[in-house]
Amino acid sequence: MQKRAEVTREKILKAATTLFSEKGLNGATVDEITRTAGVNKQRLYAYFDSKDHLFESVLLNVFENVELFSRKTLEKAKASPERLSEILIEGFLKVHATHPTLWRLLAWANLEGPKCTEALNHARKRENDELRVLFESEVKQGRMRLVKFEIWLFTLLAVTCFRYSNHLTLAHTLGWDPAEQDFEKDLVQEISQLFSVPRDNEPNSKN
Amino acid sequence: MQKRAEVTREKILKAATTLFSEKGLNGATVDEITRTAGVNKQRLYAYFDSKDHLFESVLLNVFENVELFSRKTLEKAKASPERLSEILIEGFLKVHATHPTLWRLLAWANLEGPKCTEALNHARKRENDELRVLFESEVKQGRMRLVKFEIWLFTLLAVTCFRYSNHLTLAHTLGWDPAEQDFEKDLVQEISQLFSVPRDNEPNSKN
Amino acid sequence: MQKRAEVTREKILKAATTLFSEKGLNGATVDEITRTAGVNKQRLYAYFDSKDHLFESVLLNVFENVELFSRKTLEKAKASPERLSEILIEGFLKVHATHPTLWRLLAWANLEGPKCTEALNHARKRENDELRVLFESEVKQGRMRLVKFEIWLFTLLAVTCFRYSNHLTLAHTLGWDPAEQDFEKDLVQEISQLFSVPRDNEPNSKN
Amino acid sequence: MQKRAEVTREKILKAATTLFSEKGLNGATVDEITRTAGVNKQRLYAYFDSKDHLFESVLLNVFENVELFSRKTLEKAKASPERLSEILIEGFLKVHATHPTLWRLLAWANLEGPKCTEALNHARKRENDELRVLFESEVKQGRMRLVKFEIWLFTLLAVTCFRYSNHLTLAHTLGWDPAEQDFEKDLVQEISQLFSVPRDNEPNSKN
DNA sequence: AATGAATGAGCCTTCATTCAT
DNA sequence: AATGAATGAAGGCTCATTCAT
Repeated sequence: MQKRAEVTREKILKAATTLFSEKGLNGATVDEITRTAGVNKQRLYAYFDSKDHLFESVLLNVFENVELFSRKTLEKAKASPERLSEILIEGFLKVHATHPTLWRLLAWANLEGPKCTEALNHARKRENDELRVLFESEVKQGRMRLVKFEIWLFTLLAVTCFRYSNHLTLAHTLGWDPAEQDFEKDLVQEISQLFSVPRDNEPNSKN
Repeated sequence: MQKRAEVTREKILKAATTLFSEKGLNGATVDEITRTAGVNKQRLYAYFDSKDHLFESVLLNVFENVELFSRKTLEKAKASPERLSEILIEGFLKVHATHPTLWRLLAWANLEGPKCTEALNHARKRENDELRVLFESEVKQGRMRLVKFEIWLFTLLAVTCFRYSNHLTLAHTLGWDPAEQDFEKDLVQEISQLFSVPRDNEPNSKN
Repeated sequence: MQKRAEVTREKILKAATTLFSEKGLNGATVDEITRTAGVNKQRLYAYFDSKDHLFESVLLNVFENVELFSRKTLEKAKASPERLSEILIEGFLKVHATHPTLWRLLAWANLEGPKCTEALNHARKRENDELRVLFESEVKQGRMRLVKFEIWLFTLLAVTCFRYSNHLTLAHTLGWDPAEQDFEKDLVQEISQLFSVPRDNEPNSKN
Repeated sequence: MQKRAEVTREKILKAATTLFSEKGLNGATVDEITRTAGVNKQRLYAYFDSKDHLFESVLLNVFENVELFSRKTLEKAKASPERLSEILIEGFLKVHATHPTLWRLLAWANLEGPKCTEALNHARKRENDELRVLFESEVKQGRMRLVKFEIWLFTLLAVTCFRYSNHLTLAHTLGWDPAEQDFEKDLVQEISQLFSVPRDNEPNSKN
């Protein structure tokens, strides 16, 4: 592939990421994507075969680039293992803040069903092995509660993603908008606290 | 409104709920909705003005009918307050299992943005006041950890909804499909455990 | 179906007949057909499902309306059975002259293959039973040569249709344009003569 | 032109012949032709200027290569002149069987009109002069009926081509599929018989 | 109240052709 | 000579919506 083509391909992928994230597979149109990318419509089909396939490509691309478990976060966690949960939650929240397309693409993908997500299965996985080691060491040392690794990770992923993905409806159900600064702070503190083994000075453990 | 009209309206609403849930605002078509409802297309416009407005109506309708905090669950919680978290998680999971349209509609609505969700604000209500009382009583009695009510509720809502809404992508990230029977059981147990004050016989507290 | 709809449907069918005949299934466009018909494009799909199906409908319609073996021709043949072949050839030629879309549609259909023609199988057939009786009576009376009915009919259909369908290439191969007046006259005379039993005064039978 | 170029040109011509025959001028695409030929698309334009012109070239090429009146057939006819018609019909049928693209290309060309066929005029030739001599000798000797050469040739061309070109629609009109083995045999026998002067032992001539 | 008929804008996709390497 | 990249104009089909009965 010539360099010119590579540039064009990239332009399409970028525009598609934005627009699919914003409007979904159905809502984003091929015309709009190519117009935004500033390329000829036909190029989309030359490089991605179909709109559906482009959506899959966007998904794969975002998954590869987003680095949910970034090196930086892992380093930080190794340095202060006693703050493992806290660091991870903060890391996930930051990923969502930095990549506002992520939760939306995830949501669209889950809604559109296996048609769109099975491409992910062929992609990388188990990037969290390193994390598991850290986690289990903490548990063994009695600094964290005895919880299954997957449940722990699931919970952290859930609360951080949910904060974004259900922002609008939560404000109503909860009576407190998760987008507010305070909410996020409390979330980090209290959730990470949950997984730690309570020390004697924790208020409730006195009673 | 005549009774005949009421029946027709209801038929449309029902079909729309199913189809919007399945395919979203964009994916479901007016033709399909009315065809499924067995009703003339024009009736949709007579009763709901537009497709967008019908979507809002579906949302409101589901929110009113779903009973996230059902009387039955509340009664159960009152009867066994020490199992408050557990009962609630089980209740939420059951709601999702019984109303498979719920998480999808929530997801579509959050994605489509305020355009679709502001109608919910007019329906706002504090159906969780009763729950708050229960919760705070437990905390005060030292049976639950000192966590903000909203964070607690948010977490329960998050994990139960997330289990469904991100089912497809989670299986990949987590290496464990949340749809499996075991996962759900563990989820209920371990999450509710988190919020309880650890007793002496809890494994990790021994160390 | 309301009368208004019937009119619209008819307009589409008429325009489609002309344009499919002229340019074929691929060459005629939906836009052009509906523009020519002066109707909304969507109506085509409402009444004919798809372009392909419209083509089939056109074919069926033409076959039903064309009357290859018209009553008039049959009456004439009954009145002068000794001129059976001649009358039939003239009849076929006239059909082609009157329905210039016929041979073209037949040609397109045969080229497009079974996809387009199998609809014909469900249509009428064996309208030629009456003709067979006439033919066999002539043969039995020794006024016509002993030829299989199907071969006879096939030949008449072939020469009359071929004259039109291969007009352009024949002029080149034959060195005589079949569209010329004289050619057609000779064709009628000589072909019909072929099937008749030669009488003594026929030139060649003298030798 | 370099040898390499000649090879490329030939590959295009071959692929185009197959595909134009199969799908016609409109149905075959430049992309498919070049892909089938294993050649870059631009080469087509370098050697044939346009799709239309390529179609013409295919037509001319087929006409030149097909040898409707092959030397072998002519030799055979000279050897057994009393079987002239029979040999010719068999020859034509064999040509169609051997060159299945022929009748289709002829049909497309006639349908597309002079635009495509006028190139043939420049290639005009009288390859049938030799045949005319044979024919007229037979007539003069009283072994064949007194028919115009062109009408005779036209009939033979018509029935043999029509058998293929209207195969699909004929099966329906005739109630006998011309593709069947028996039909073809009868066709050869009976048509050639028609042109011969009936002998005394022919059934019908007895009456 | 209910329904069939109609509309115009827009959707995804593909085409024949030309440009740049 | 050969190829990959690019283009703009359709092409078939569907949509949300309105009109007429």
